[in-house]
Amino acid sequence: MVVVPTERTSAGDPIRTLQLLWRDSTERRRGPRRGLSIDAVVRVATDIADAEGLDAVTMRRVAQELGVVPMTLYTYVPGKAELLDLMLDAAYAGMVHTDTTGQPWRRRVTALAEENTALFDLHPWAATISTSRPPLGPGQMMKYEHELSAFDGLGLDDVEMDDCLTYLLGFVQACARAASDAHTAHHDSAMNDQQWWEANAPLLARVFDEKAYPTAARVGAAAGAAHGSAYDPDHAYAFGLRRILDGFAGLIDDQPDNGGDSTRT
Amino acid sequence: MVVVPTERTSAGDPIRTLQLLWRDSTERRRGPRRGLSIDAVVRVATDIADAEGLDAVTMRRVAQELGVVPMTLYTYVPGKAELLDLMLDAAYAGMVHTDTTGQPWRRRVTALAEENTALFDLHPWAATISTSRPPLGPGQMMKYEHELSAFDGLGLDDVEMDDCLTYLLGFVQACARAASDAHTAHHDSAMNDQQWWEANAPLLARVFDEKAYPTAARVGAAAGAAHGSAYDPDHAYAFGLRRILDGFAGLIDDQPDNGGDSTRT
DNA sequence: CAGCAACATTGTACGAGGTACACTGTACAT
DNA sequence: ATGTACAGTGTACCTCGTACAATGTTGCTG
Repeated sequence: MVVVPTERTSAGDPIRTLQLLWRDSTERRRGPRRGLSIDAVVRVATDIADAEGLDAVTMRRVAQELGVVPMTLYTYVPGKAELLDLMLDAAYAGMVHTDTTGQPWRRRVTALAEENTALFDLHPWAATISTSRPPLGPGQMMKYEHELSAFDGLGLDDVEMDDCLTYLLGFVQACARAASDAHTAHHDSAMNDQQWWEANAPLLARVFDEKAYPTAARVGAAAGAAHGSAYDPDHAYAFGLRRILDGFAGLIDDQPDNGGDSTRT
Repeated sequence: MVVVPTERTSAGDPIRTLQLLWRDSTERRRGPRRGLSIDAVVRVATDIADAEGLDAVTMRRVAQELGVVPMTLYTYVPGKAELLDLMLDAAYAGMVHTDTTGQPWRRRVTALAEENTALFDLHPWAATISTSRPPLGPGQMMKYEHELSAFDGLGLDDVEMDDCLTYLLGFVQACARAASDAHTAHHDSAMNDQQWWEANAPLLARVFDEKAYPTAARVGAAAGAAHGSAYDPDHAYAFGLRRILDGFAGLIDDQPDNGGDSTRT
């Protein structure tokens, strides 16, 4: 097994982290001039993560890329935890928010899902970071404001708006995480899905009793055949998004002045 | 930031892993008798993970608990990756599967969700393991067979059955992961949600411009007040499950002989 | 302008974790 | 009886985050 470190945000000193996120620095620097900047550190770390995954982001590696010694980074960032917070908030800040004001709610929700999918496309590592305490930075704020507003005016109360958004984002992140996992598995096992199945098939055929698991055998075969692999991220996303929209419909379309579900695809 | 290692299943030699999962050992042992057993190793590792989280499961720790030296474990298990595979499959095998044959589909699906929630309640670490290539062991097979059969006879085709199940399980796992993350965050930051907010509030008030983020401010406050915290796992689960059932309804209730959605709660 | 204090940067080093490797001893098959 | 396969052990290597102390630089204060 390969250990893929899953990091967590906001594990450092909260106040210090907030100051960093909002670049709230009191500009009274007395010592030597700084050779780098927080943004440079965050940018380089993000580039590494984008290209080689979060594992590749080590303090040593980031430092090397910047031409300094590892410990130098600690004058810019209290620790790796805060660096990840900064990376994530910067990634949020870089998202393209499409304006869907006035459009049917299904299209608005779909746009949100797509924006987040695009984020995870650009920064797959972002999906693997746990955000139970999100980085309360400017990027996160803009994102939250934008995304909530997509649910505004649909007759939902405030708590429901948050619920819907959380539910949607959880789905997109779960999809992205699965896709990212599948990609990593594929990459560092030097074995694609087909090879993996072919390697497993003979022994599996011996120990697996088709009579004991009739439904599993039938459905597993059908699903595998349908998308040439055990897991098809795109298919799971498309299926899930349709379920989500239908799931929201009961909450939204019952409301007056949302025009029914005539926008259903 | 605290690094919580997120492990991955099935990263070792697939054939060897399968043999271990199915306990497919050719019994020709010539040397000294073994002092332990695979099951003992798996059991101890699971106990540690249950009690202290997946981080606490190190080869050294497991060995110590068993009264042997770390390297001894490697005669039972090729590596840590395979140990986690075995732990996960054993956890699956230990699940209680309630028989809901003949019951309305909403109840059947709800039962599935509850069974999996119970799994993650018992073994929170299980939610944090990525299973893009699931351990193809007996526990997983039984689980898959049981869970698929809940979707059987509802008029879904084979691929749809798999889609629905994958979607449902993804949701429950995402919830459990979020809950587990929240719990870890709470635990090892020595700071509960309220303290965290109180620590952040003053600075946040200074940098956060309510006028710039009106919806975020309003909804965030409402959501926070509704469930005394930024994130309420139980609430998110309940909300999400209702959405899932409504989302499935379009797929299932349109079919004949499912009795409409009279079972809707 | 001198000198001090704050700060940036660096080198060294520790501890945790997975596991490779060589060695010792045991028990079964011949 | 003996050799071989295998269980268990001790040592050691590598990677990673980061603590600590030393060195050098800058700007503020007198």
